[in-house]
Amino acid sequence: MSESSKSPKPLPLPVPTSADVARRAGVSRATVSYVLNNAEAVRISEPTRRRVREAAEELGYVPHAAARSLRAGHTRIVLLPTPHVPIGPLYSTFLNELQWALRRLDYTVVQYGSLGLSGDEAARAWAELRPVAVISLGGTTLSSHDVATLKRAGARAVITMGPVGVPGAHALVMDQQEVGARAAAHLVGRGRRRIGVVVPREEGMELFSAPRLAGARRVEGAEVEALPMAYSEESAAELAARWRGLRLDAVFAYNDEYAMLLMRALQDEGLRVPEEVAVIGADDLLIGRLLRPRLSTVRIEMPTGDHLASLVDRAVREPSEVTERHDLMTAEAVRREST
Amino acid sequence: MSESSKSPKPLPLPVPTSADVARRAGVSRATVSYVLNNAEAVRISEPTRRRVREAAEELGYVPHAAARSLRAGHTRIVLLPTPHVPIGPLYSTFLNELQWALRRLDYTVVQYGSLGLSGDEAARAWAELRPVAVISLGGTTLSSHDVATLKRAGARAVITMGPVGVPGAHALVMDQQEVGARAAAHLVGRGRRRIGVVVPREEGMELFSAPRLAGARRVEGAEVEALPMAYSEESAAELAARWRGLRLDAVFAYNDEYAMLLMRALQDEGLRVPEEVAVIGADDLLIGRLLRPRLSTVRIEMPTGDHLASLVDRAVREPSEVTERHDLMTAEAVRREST
DNA sequence: TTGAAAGCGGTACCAG
DNA sequence: CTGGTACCGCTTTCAA
Repeated sequence: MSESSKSPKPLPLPVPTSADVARRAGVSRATVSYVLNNAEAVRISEPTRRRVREAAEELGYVPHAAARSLRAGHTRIVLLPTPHVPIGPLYSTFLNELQWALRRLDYTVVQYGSLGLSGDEAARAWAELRPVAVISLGGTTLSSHDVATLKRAGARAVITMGPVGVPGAHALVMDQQEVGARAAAHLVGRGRRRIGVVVPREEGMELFSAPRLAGARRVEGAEVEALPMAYSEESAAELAARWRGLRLDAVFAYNDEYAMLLMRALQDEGLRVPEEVAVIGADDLLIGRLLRPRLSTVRIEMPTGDHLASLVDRAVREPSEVTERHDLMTAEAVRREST
Repeated sequence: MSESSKSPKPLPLPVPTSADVARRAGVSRATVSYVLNNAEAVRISEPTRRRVREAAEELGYVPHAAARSLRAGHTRIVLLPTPHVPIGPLYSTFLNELQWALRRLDYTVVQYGSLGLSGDEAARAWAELRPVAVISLGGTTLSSHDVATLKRAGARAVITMGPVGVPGAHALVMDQQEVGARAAAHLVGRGRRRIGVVVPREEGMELFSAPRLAGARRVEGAEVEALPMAYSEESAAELAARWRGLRLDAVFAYNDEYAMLLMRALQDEGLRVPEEVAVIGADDLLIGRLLRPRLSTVRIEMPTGDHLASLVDRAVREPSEVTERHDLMTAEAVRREST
């Protein structure tokens, strides 16, 4: 039997390469490359160009990214580690903006999950892709060792958005403390003193919740008490049931979702909002305006995707060794009816 | 000054390769490869193994994924096109499950956005990565041409989760029609006849909203009217203001978020829910239980991540040419107080 | 204007 | 048990 006979396996059909295109067009692989990349440095005759293009089209040729970047010595991959926790609409929208902006700068945005991996393993897995930049937003913290691994693998920019700066990384600080501080200050301004701060029981949120709590604590005139609570009706009801014993006159509930849950439970318990207890959330979700009373909140101004994208781009082109701190986030209390 | 003096450019430091490791350990590249991959076919002495491991550690060596897969002739990448619209918690959780399950099967999960790209461009961009499988969940539809492009680039499984089957793909049908049908049937069962169906004005949701509308239409005894509405208080208020003229006695509002928005607007307009108008949403969000009356909804049972992961795995190992239809989703109406 | 060939970083065959 | 080496697909000098 000759090589061209049917193989037993169904269709491990060969993926067309630039050599196939070259053969079909009757030119060399070099010419194929020139044509398909619109090389300026070299002039190729129009008829040849057409033949190459047609051949590529007919074969359904798509270049092999791995081979290309191997040869080039670098990629244009910007890696976004996927957060482990479900993300809210605020963050989700921001992420879309960011992707869009990066694409316009000709980067390839890749989200890479690391669910069952330890910090070190995750960093190695990311490094294998040789991303030119890594943007770690929320959920995942990068250790300075992780940052080193990534840089060694060629990452020109490592940006972290956690509450704390990481040595060696371009820290893009989202100061979550500010959120807690604004909430507490607002409550104090409304005459409240004994303030409960809801801390989610769910895993992976400490990164945000701890600074928010700390921020509330540092506000003058506020007596703060931490209140662990899970994102469920049962947990909220349980907390509400022992509310009167806590002797609090206000609560900052981590974010609007927890706030709504708790507020409802408090009302079901017969407590009047805001007379007996003021409630404030964070993130300014639309749904917060649907409850009665309308939920007061801390609105967070995210940096625009464009802004962050251009920051990345600059860092890639001119990787300065200094750790930079950028405060791109602002927070502001919005009073509605629950405080 | 020696070579170790400061170079003008900061640090375009070379990324360590397996050759560097080999040199440092005093062995060949082959040996490095054997050791680091725990090759069974070849026995390497323990001292050598140690020397190699140490050298790799000291250099912070991380293998180059592109080179590896180039040589291997295939990748273990499962590509998940990122949806263009913000995703809900339901989908978000499912996605995490799926990633986790795929990782356990030793696949590399990569989410790849395609925001500013046309369908064709997107398919090509994905194909460049040579993924072994593509799972398109919601938001993005694959044309049969896209599927062909991907298969030609070596994808052994292309799974789409849209409302319609795509030729050449393993269609994993999430029949959104069923959602609309369940909602309408529930309302008819509660004695309603003239049913409004809210259709989001936002881009990119037609893929889901159109089948949900169609599903409602096919229910016996229901007179259905489509109601375009944006996800904003203004749009909801505008719709509510002209409600009485519409002469509807019930509304299915696409999902719980739109339902809550509309229900609040209707109440503000002085309409009683459910006496004058029954309201039902979909997706069974927790927040739907916080409003009064509590929101009735259609609960959607997603397939488990494990299930889908093993489906992918089977398809990869044994790529059957037949287009399969799997109905992994079920929907069921949950009555609370708004209907 | 086009072609031949080197080489990017790994892997795996075959010798030694 | 270990080393030499061919090769994966693509880009890019250098020559013709």
